[in-house]
Amino acid sequence: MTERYDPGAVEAKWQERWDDTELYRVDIDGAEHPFYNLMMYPYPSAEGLHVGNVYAFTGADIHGRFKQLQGHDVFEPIGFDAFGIHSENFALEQGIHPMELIPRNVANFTRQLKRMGFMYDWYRVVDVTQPEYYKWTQWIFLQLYKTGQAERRKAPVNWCPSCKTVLANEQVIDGHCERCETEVVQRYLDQWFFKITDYAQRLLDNLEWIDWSDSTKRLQRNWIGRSEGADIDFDVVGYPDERIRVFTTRPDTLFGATFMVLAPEHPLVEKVTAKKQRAIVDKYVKKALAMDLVERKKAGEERQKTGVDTGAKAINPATGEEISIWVADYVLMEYGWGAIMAVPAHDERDFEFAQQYELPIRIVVVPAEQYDGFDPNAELESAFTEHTEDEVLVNSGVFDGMPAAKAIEKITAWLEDEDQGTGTVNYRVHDWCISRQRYWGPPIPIIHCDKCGIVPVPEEDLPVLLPYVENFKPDESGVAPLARSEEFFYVNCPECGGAAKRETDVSDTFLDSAWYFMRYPSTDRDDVPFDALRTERWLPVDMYIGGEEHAVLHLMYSRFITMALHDMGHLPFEEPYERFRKHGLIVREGAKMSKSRGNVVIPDDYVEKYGADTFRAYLMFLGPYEEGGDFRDQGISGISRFFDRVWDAATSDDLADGPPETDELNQKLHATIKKVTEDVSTLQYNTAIAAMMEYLNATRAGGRSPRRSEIEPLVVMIAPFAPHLAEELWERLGHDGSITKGHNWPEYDPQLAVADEVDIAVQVNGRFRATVTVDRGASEEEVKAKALAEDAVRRHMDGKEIRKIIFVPDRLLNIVVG
RNA sequence: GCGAAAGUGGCGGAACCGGUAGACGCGCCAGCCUUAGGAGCUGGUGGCCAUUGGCCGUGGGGGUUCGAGUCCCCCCUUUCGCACCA
Repeated sequence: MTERYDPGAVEAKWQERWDDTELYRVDIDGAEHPFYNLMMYPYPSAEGLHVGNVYAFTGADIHGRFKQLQGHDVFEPIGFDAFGIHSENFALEQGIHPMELIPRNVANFTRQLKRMGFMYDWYRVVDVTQPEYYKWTQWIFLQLYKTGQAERRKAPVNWCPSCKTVLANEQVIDGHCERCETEVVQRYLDQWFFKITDYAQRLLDNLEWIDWSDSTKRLQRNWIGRSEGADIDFDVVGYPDERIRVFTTRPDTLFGATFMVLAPEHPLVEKVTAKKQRAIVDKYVKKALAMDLVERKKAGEERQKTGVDTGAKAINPATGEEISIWVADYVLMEYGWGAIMAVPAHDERDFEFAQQYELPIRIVVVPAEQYDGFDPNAELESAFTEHTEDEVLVNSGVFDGMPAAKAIEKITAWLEDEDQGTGTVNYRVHDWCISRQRYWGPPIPIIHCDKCGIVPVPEEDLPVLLPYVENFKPDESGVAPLARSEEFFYVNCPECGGAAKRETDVSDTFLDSAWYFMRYPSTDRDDVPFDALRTERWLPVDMYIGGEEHAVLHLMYSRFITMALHDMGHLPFEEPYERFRKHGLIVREGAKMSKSRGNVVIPDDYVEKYGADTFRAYLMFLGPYEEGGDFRDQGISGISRFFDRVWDAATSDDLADGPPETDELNQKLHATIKKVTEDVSTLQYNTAIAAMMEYLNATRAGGRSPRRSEIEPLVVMIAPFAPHLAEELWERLGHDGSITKGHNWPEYDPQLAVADEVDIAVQVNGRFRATVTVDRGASEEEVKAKALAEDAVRRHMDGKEIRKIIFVPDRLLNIVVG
């Protein structure tokens, strides 16, 4: 043995060499086997790289390196999501301007990322706060505006009366300001929306074919929240020109609709309320509207349902009965039509409300077996919500006896004939509000002119630069801080040339991240957001790896933006990420990491002590990548020892030539290559590492020294996990150049990957009794003969007659006696 | 409340299509080496009884099967989403 493995020295040497030789700089215009390997770019916090970042990036980097070793030209870029509320709040807290703070954080992140040995192409970094980037973010806004997909309308924002500022949703905790704990209220402001709801069905449909983690798809489906049902119009007594439209998923229960409920914001509330009820309804509505959204949305179990009778009546189109119209805040304006038909017998919320206010409850659906002799005056203890083929209608006129599932169709058809309703689909997704009354983001490229109205900034005038504003703290005016820069604010109208004002809101940071991956290949182009040929070559992204916390917002928004740009003819594809895999979360000693617990893993500390390679590999070893794992400080020594032993084996003085010494070892080698290739392809890094350990143990069994042919393939397989170590060993094994260049991933021979001899488990009456060794593919007779020769088998057969034999080739023989 | 996922040694975790449960690693135990070691090497390590050997064992209970960690039903626990979405 010569020299000990010194990770620090090895890693410094190779990082320098990678830099010098521009090893990971991709030939963006000429690559022949392009593979776009993407990971979710980080928000560069002041604390520096979090172990969660390292975990995410390591798993993604391993995939990229694996593809590279298999002969692809891998493009693996990185960038910084440095705009947004996080950065701004931190800047406010520290009293440092973000324009000063962010570059510092970016520099620190860059240092840390380089230290981890990721194969980033550092020549194509995206920083969303740079005008060269957000110029095109603004361009995208303009394209959406031009095609009518960006729209300005009034919407509520969270307002903290104490801090006198607009809050983002994530700053509202349980209805209170996260800073001063004052109760948050709603204010209505003009804001910009992207019409993502127009894409709801397509966003849903494409989930059928894109190759994503199932759980992520499920989250997206829930978020889109498609419901099939019907819109139904109810006539209002005394108002022949008005109808109240409701959405329901249960048109089959129409005969059971015994009252209606309007949301407090519903436009008809004021109009239809009877005189004698006016005062009490006004009071209720005012109170409801003063409550902030979060408070109001608190679950019904915590807060009893409240409401008031308007005194007005509507006509149930099925029964012709007059039913009362109520106002209650459990009905939300933003879903459906802000009004419901209440069917207390078959909806839990309506049931609760009806009980509270003693409103009539009429059963219209019962289990089929209760149909005969059903008592029309039966009472319910809770709402009965089943509605399949096995439940049938009662109290429903001509529809009596019809299965509920069928009645949904039939009653919808009847409503259509009567011009009282239509079958329809509703979605939960709302349009995307991109306005932020904040400072640290790209200005929305719009000018407000008294004469011309809303005027988009001409494309040739982009970017609209974010001005330096000394005091960037939001204030009580509800007007964004950008209004304080006169230079910025006052502008001439691009259409009439008259005096005009700029839009002072900035856009949501999710807009920055909705298209950053399109920019990477074209960071050197200032004339287009993304070069057409490069986009053709590299996009859509081949593999995207990231956290599931972005399953609905980031991933949904970037799919939407991609679709919109595709429809405008800017992109040849409509789904941005061909494959997406989520990774799990790291906990420590079974507990979530948090600053207050003081159990946060600081990557720098471990890298310093064990080296980046060992830290990387340990993170991958501690659990299935897609599920996360439990970080235990003791565990890291297992990887450390493993690498020491790989080092010793590969740098041994008596490294013999020739093929693997025994057939058995050769078989083990091929089986290991097969296992590692498959596991790395499917992100099962923990078992890939285990297989490599097992193999190394086999090559060293009995204290022997492995041969070169036994150890070289292992060095290559280790390369994605421990790139520096692999480079060093590759060089010491006598190779020129980098291990990552060329097609070095070992191939396996499927014939050799399986053993010639197999151990077959022998059971008697299903219980394991012995094992016999036979040639692969041995016949039942052969195995049986050998099995019956075993003492342990015969003993347990106890001289009884063989009833049956179950034979699974190469695996098992079960002798059933009795 | 609804939805999803998961419960396997002292610990992190393996286990193809139902076919020898506990791979790999940590820890622990014994031995070797060493002036010494929180280093390295070798061996052992699910539990219980035992002389060969045997019984029990994947949250609990039932079932299907020659055979169940794996499939079905009921229950318990944990984690994560959504949270009055009509």
